[in-house]
Amino acid sequence: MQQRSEETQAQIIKSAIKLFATNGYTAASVDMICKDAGISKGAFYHHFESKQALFLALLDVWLVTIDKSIEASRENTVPETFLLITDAFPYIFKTANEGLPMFLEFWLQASRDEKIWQASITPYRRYHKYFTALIKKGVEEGSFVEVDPEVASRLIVSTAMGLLLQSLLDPKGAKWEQVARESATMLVNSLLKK
Amino acid sequence: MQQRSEETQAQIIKSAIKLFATNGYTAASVDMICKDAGISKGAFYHHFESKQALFLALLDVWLVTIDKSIEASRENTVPETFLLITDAFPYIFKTANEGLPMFLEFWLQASRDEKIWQASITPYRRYHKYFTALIKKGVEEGSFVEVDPEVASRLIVSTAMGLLLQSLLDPKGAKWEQVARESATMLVNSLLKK
DNA sequence: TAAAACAAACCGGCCAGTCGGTTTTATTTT
DNA sequence: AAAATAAAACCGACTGGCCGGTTTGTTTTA
Repeated sequence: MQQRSEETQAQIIKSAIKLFATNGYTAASVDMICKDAGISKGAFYHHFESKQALFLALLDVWLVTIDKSIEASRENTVPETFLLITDAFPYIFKTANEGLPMFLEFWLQASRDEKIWQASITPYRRYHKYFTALIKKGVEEGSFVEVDPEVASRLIVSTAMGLLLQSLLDPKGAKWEQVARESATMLVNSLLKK
Repeated sequence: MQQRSEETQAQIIKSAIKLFATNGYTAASVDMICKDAGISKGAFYHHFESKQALFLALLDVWLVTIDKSIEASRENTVPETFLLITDAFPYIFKTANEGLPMFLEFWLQASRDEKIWQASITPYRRYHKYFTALIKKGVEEGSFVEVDPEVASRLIVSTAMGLLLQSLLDPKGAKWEQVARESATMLVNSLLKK
């Protein structure tokens, strides 16, 4: 009464991530997801109230993943944290092709759907605050030059997002991993006190 | 035999931009576009072969606009060009809310549709080359420090895109115009030779 | 054996695209 | 200048198919 249920739910989520990313939220139909997951519509609507509810659940999965990786780097000093992020680039770019279209999908839906927007914007602002605090700490520690932490945070997040998006659009257009690493170096160099 | 035809076509494009941006490519139906444009479906399919063909035509309009603004800044020196772009920020952010969702839509469709991808990637690579050449010139002129123009170009484009996207998601979350200006200053400062 | 989990047929509505017919416009003929 | 013709522009009802969601009935599991 539990095991099978959990497996089914996990399978639905797995298929949904795949199909939303491939076809987009609108184009990926519930029928498609059911077929891919190897279950019936009855099972689907037993686990999720609606297509939108499934989408929101996916957002939750995504956010939990991010929270975990942030939690994992809490113990380090500020420059160490940035170094850790840089080191994670190969992994990030390897998984970007799967996760990123889904992320873009969240974005687009959020800009149109009030409910999804609310669910997206709260954690987004939380991450921004965390990053801002991190940079502020770095400035106070004396390892960073005197920058506006607010602005620097937006700048870094923007760059990361932009690089990922460009790599999504044109995966073979550049050695993205290397570009990202060098970009990060340039950015950090302009932040670090010499 | 011409005037009315042109007006109709222009009206279709105008409505399409509006509705694709608001509702997305899939959700914006041909019926909706026809109704908004005040024409019939027959007229629509007289002017455009398919929904996708209309989308491609929209992409063309967008690209022509970009080409024009690039052409307009051809005469200047490299630092001047960057300054010009910075000066354009208020205008860019003002128009971003209309144009940006449409841009995102292009992106998403391009990552899924081979034909649309082909139509997007060619001009994209052209812009990248232009920007790279610009920075290279700046380095050779001696106004920029010795950076890899390829990387710097990606970095700048990434930042611009990331900022615009963030402003799209959370328009009231920050003073984006100011953030963009300060980010640009930070970036250019790390590029300019002192 | 009762509740949870699932299957499958089913529904109203909307979708992109078609098609036969009508109106508008430009050109040619008278 | 008017009439005739041809072609482009347009209309809107219609189609087949798919969509999200419901319902009804069956299997699985605690």
